[in-house]
Amino acid sequence: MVSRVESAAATRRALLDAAADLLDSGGPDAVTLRAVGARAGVTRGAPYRHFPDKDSLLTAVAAEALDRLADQVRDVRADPRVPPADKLNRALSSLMTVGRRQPHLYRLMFASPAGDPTAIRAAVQAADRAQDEFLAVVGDLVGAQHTRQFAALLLTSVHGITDMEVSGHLSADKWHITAEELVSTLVSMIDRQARSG
Amino acid sequence: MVSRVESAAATRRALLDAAADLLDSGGPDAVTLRAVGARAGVTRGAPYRHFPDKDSLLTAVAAEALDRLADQVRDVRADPRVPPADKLNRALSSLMTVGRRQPHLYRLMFASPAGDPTAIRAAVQAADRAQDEFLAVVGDLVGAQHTRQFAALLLTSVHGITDMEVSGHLSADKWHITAEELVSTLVSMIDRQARSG
DNA sequence: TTGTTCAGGTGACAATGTCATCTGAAGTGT
DNA sequence: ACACTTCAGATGACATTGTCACCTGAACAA
Repeated sequence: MVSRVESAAATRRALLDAAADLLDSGGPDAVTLRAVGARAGVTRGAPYRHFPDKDSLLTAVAAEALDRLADQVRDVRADPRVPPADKLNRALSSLMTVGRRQPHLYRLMFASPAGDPTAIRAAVQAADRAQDEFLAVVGDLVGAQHTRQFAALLLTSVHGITDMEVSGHLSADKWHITAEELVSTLVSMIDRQARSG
Repeated sequence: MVSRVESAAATRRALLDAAADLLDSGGPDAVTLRAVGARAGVTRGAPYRHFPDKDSLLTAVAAEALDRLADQVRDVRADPRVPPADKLNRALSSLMTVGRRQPHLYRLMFASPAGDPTAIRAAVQAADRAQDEFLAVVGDLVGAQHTRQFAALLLTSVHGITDMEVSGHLSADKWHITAEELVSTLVSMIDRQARSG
């Protein structure tokens, strides 16, 4: 902790964690640079030594979350204890779980990345990797023929289900159906389609 | 225009239009109360005579957009010139078109409504009505049995497709498929499912 | 030991949301 | 016709925020 680069790296990490924590607990409005700095043990101006501006900091938070998601999906795919038939559901669940446990972070992950071009590139790459992992999971299940088509449909649909549930637009009163039921309906439809077509 | 209530109503309308215009052209950051006031021909403080706070103004903008969407879907459903087989696609298209032509407005429509409880209620009601119109369109096509299930799946999925396209997360390079193709794949899958099951 | 680099602190500034207060004209009662 | 009330909008003010220029002290290199 005496080294300057170590100390700087620790501060950067603390800033990212502080921003993510504040986002989770208080929503986007709670994420002020002053609050982030205070929670990270530094003052207002310090974040500017590590990020060009606020948007870039938030985009970096999103990129890390997308990277964690990609890791989770990769782990599910590689885990031999998970039955192959469960892998897709598990992968989709890890996406929905982010939405439910960290709704504000979820919105950030699927927003258009903003800020510094470097930060944007990192977020796009992380999102790309997450999508690739999903693609691989789907590829393990269906023939190479329609892998992309089915994977894209699954990913976009489950995102839509999650997003509307998170924002409260998926009223249980009206639809009489849960997000889980929607996902499993979709999966079984695609499954049937993949076998027949 | 001499009457006081008429003048006030005109100002309120101008404020809503100004906020929507600014949102379209410059994104959420461009929507400041000062800019809204200026575009509506009044000054900073005037909006507070018509809306409790900024969030309520934005929520009112979202509510109006949701109402327009509901109207469009209702019109498609009622229009005898539209072949029944096209009605669902037309209804879904009207949703996707909002996303493409007014991405910032689209995000606002599907965000959690904020601000004054009255404004929130209006937005929730408008969203409810839009969903009911979609439900009716789907109900015209499939038996009453799984109407809700299919309608919910269509609505959430098409929202997810639109949202990811709008935010740039649906890379054509990676997926080799357009949003339209995804929607038509989904519709034909549901169609097949409805006939068989 | 001396000079350099750089993480972080500090003061300042413009923009913004919000409110209290003021003003003038539209509306109302007599 | 006149005085009184109401209220849309203007104005001044304030706290908060993102951002930057500048300063400081300690970790490094020479």
